Amino acid sequence: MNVIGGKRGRVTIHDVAAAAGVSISTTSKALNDTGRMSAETRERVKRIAGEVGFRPNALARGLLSKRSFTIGLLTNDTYGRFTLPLMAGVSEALVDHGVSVFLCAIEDDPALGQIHVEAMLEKQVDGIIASGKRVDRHLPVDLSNLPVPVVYAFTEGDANSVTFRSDDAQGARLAVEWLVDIGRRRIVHVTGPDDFFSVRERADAFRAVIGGNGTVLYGHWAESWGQEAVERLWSGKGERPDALFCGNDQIARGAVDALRERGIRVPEDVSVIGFDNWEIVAGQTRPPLTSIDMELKELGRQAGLTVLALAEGRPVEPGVRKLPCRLVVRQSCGGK
Amino acid sequence: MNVIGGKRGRVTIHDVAAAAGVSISTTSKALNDTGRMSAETRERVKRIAGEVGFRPNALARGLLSKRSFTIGLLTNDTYGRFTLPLMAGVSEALVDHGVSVFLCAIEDDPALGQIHVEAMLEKQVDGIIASGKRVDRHLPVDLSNLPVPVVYAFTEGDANSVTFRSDDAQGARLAVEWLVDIGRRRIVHVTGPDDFFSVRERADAFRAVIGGNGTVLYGHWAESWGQEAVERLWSGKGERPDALFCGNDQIARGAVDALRERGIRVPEDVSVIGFDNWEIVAGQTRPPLTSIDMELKELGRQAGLTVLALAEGRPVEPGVRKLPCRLVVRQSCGGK
DNA sequence: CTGAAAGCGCTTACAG
DNA sequence: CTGAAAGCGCTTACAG
Repeated sequence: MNVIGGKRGRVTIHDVAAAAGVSISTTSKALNDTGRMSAETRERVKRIAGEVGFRPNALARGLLSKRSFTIGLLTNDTYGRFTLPLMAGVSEALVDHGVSVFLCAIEDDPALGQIHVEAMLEKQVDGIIASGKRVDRHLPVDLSNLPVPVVYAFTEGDANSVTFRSDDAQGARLAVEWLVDIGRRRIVHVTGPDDFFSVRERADAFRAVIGGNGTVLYGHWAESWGQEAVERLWSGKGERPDALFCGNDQIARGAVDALRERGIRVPEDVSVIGFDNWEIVAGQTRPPLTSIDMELKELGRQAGLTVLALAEGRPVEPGVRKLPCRLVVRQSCGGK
Repeated sequence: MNVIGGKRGRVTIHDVAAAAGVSISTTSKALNDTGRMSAETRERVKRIAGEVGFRPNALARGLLSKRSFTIGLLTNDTYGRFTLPLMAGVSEALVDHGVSVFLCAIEDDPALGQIHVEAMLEKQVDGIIASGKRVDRHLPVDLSNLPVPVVYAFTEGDANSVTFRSDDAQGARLAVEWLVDIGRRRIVHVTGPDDFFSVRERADAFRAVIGGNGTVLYGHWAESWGQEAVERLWSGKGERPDALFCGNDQIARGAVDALRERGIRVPEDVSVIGFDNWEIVAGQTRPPLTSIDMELKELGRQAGLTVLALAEGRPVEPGVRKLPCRLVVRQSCGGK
């Protein structure tokens, strides 16, 4: 049980071979469960490899196999609201396959993006996942004609590529139908800027469920907009909403706060539903927000498995894959 | 300007050598600005390498040089409040040195941690940064006796290792001195659980500045605790505080909300200061929170540069490095 | 000034 | 059943 090779001088297959008294070919085959040899030899080699702390050099392996068991996750999402759950999913799906993930945050800097892509290619990544925060924007870097497969997530991909995003229309339907189910009839949609493709898609779905005459208020992605929207809706004359479907949790939180400060009870008088299910916002709102979860981790998992498939040459259908959202019920809507 | 090697069949140094009509030795030396040859040859080789889109294989290089230009960032911080800024700093510092970063989120799962460490070592990382969210806790994985250098950030390190953390005492002093400077005299410290080493360190610093008789309320890291603390402080009889120094931005936000709802004006009647400078919380509070920034990105930068130094065999002084915090003035304290 | 050769740590036909 | 040899894509003494 003597351990060779302390700090430096890592132990190589030669050390194992010498210790086991066999050739390195045999050692390699024993360790990889390939070739044919006596079970006794195979076991002995494996045991000795363990004893001397042998760790195969992935660089050498990669040189031969043309696989580095490494992929890159490119993102321009600084805040990390999207990136971290996505990354968690990617990593979770790939760790079982021995794949490690380079995370490259490129902000919106094309030069930085270029540098990171170049570095990843030199390191022979098996594939790249390009992720963003808007499905209607490209990352600031050209990913076409790369020698490795690229999968897109929440960002606009090239023709013939595979792109993952959540199903905004279905998510919006989930929200609105929930409000309708619990008896709300005067639902207003308070959302982000209408130049976001997702915003328009959700608004369309909202109107479709409501029946065409729903009010949609476009604004920006902040609590202050949620507050302002409430002021606007409640200061005018005319009938007041009995429910707000908000474009994200921050808007919803702003709305809930503004309602409470006006003495309007949530959820008794008005139901409010958010979007994103961002724990830090949804969980701390009073009352905690019912929200729509985009299942980012699952999306990351699928994106990871997909680059892997592509890297292994398995066939993958190109196109946009919309993943279903999930309703997360807390207390801001009341209901069943 | 004809481009060899489309999708697969990457172009190697042999292709460049052939195209330039020189040996691969000469090609290598030309590209690396080593060896001696006519300036004409060197230029020509470089030009041709560019034309054929040659990208040196880092796996092959790493095999020779014993350097992979790769490091691993291990973290058990799921939320990403610490990890992402840290990662940004690490990446920013290292990208100029051609180093890419593997991000490994290990939750608190020892088995998962082991797998990730093993994978990184096989991939021959030049070093590892272990990061956590508490300086008084170990990651759930043994990082001693690794064949590569390890640097710690916000987590307890081994003896003789180098550990980065922010200077909590100095940060607390910054906060309290600011409150004193703007004329506050009855300052209460509302903070997290007292089994956190950082909490005790900040509380000690708070008392030292205040003069020994400061009130410290220990609780948990949530808005609800900030609200509860305000109820407690304002519902009793006795003199009311004119300032709250909160242990994080969430507690501060809860406190500000509770004060507003009691009709107490922030910052006119009471100043509130947070800790973390977590934009998403501090920026959305009404009024926006003055807070203490732990400079996580800078910390990441230094941690990155330090593993790099260690990986290159440069001498690094072991020990704990406390990085100074920075006061970020918004509106919740008022003042000059 | 330039190139042939050895070698980094592995795997994989191929020969025996 | 086992091993010698070639080779992945580079770099680096060394020879000429």
